[in-house]
Amino acid sequence: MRQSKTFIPTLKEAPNDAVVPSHILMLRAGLVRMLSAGVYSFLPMGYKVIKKITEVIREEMDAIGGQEFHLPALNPIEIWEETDRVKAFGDTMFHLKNRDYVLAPTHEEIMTYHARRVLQSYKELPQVWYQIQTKFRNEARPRSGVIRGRQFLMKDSYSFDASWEDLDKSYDSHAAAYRRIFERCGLKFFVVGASSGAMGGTGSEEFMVRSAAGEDTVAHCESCGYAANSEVATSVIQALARDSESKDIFEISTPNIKSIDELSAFLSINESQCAKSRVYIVNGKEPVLVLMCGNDEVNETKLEKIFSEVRPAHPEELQNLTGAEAGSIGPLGFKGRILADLRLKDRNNLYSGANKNEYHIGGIDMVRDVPSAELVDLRIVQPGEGCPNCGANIDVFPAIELGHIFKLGTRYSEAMGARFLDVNGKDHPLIMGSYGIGLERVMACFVEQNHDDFGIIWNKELAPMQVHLIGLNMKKQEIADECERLYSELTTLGLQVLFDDRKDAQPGFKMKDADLLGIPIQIIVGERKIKEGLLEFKLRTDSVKLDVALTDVVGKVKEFYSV
RNA sequence: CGGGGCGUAGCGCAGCCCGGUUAGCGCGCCUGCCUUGGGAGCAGGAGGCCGCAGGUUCGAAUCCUGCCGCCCCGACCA
Repeated sequence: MRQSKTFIPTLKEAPNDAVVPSHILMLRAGLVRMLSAGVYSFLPMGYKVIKKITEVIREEMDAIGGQEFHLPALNPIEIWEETDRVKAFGDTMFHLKNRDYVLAPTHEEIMTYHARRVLQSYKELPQVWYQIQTKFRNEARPRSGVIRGRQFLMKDSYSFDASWEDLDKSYDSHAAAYRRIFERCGLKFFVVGASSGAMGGTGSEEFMVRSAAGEDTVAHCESCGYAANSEVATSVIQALARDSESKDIFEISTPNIKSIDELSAFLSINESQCAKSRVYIVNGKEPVLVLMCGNDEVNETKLEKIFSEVRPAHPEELQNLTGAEAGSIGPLGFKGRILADLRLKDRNNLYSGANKNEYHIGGIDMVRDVPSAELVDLRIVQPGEGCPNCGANIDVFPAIELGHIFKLGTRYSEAMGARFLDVNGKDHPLIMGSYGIGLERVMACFVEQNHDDFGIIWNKELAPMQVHLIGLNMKKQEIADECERLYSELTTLGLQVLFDDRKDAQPGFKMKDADLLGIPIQIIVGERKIKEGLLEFKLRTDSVKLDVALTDVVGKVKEFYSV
């Protein structure tokens, strides 16, 4: 491609709206432009990268027996009502105004719809069906450029098996394919145990990339590799011993004391001697009091595993249930189920709210005074706590979710009546898995991890083009001639060459552009070297310009790309 | 959806508080000359519904009201 005739609108300055590095660089390098919040157009160079990612994914999906589909994004709403997911998605699903259609945010229903019409016998199983296609989600707040969009590309696949053992195989082969895909895409990633959330199902893992722009929080152990989404992460933390002597309970006036910090300061005690109370309404009606040690935060995802639906109680509800406001609630006299975090097991001489405004109670003994408390792990893991596997210090940081794999089981096949006959002629629901990869996130995460002050540093797999041939002064005949010769030779070999043949651009301009765009190999043809029969060969990864004889450069490119 | 910020040329910004000639600056763009090893120089030029609508005023980019858009924090996130 001749750069003089290619649309690559690079920017010297970063647009004001872009904040994260990948967003800034994708705009500056002329890869993407925004159309509307969370809706992006891919320009020629950016789309080439998307196509490279697509190729990698296709190869690896085909290698595990995946069959590529292309399903419609425009779906009749009735299909989504079969699984009650119109309600589950709520406002996140786009609805059309002038017909009863929705824009698909994912495709479990549509794949299951086809499966139930086609798959009838165990002999036809397993099946792995996938597609690379546009998804629509009406995100309340799109952000970080292409990382969280309202329209995005997803590779989604679905497995249909006759047994749970076979589902494990389909799931494991996806997990392995995902590792190969992300490795080939040059990403430093890790896999975490995750919550299957509203997707339902029995098991799930996420493929994550550490990034300040991430929206998930993960706990990760450097030494043994334990990793989990903080929604489900656990940790070991030094157990707090029971005092040898239990005091009797006593009431204390605590005017204006609301938080644990204020309470521990007021009483000159350690925060871990306080039991914090939070009241939740579960399954729409039942009040549950959750007791946490000191300032420990409640992990609501863990609560949701116990009760399917959980929300904090409103202030009026608190008043009705306990007779007190949020800062003065405690377990004694609470009418309802009480859950306590494991850290409070067997503790005594604790302080908590008195269920009377401006009063707290001391001398609480969990064994003696709150015998009904169910002890469960409910904490949000904090950095520095012990890894549940090896005990080393655990790290907690933000990350971007690149891919997510789920063992769905029979949730969708049951709801939609997608059944097959086993060897005995007995019918069963298909056992399903679903597996997704966000293509834009692969691209953005790569840029997040592979850039320097000058621009993007593509690897061989994802680079929009393979070679950047730069003629420094195209008005000089000998430079133009040499560039043309090289361009023709390299393209004849089947290499993708971007040829900067612009006549007016200054050398510095061209080199800045090349570094921004980040094609792996730069071949720089300039007056200074050509007189000696040389040109410069630069790898974007190391920035070293190597003098190479005109006659040797094609060989070096062939070697680099193994062609 | 709550909180905050911003909206002036393709991009980055000034002007607004305190209303008043023809709305400026840098980069980019066009023409010509010149220049060619890290985003050159000179000269000339084009490009604005000052986000939109309404209001106040003799007069609004500037003051007031409403709306829209974008960004950030939070909530949400299959």
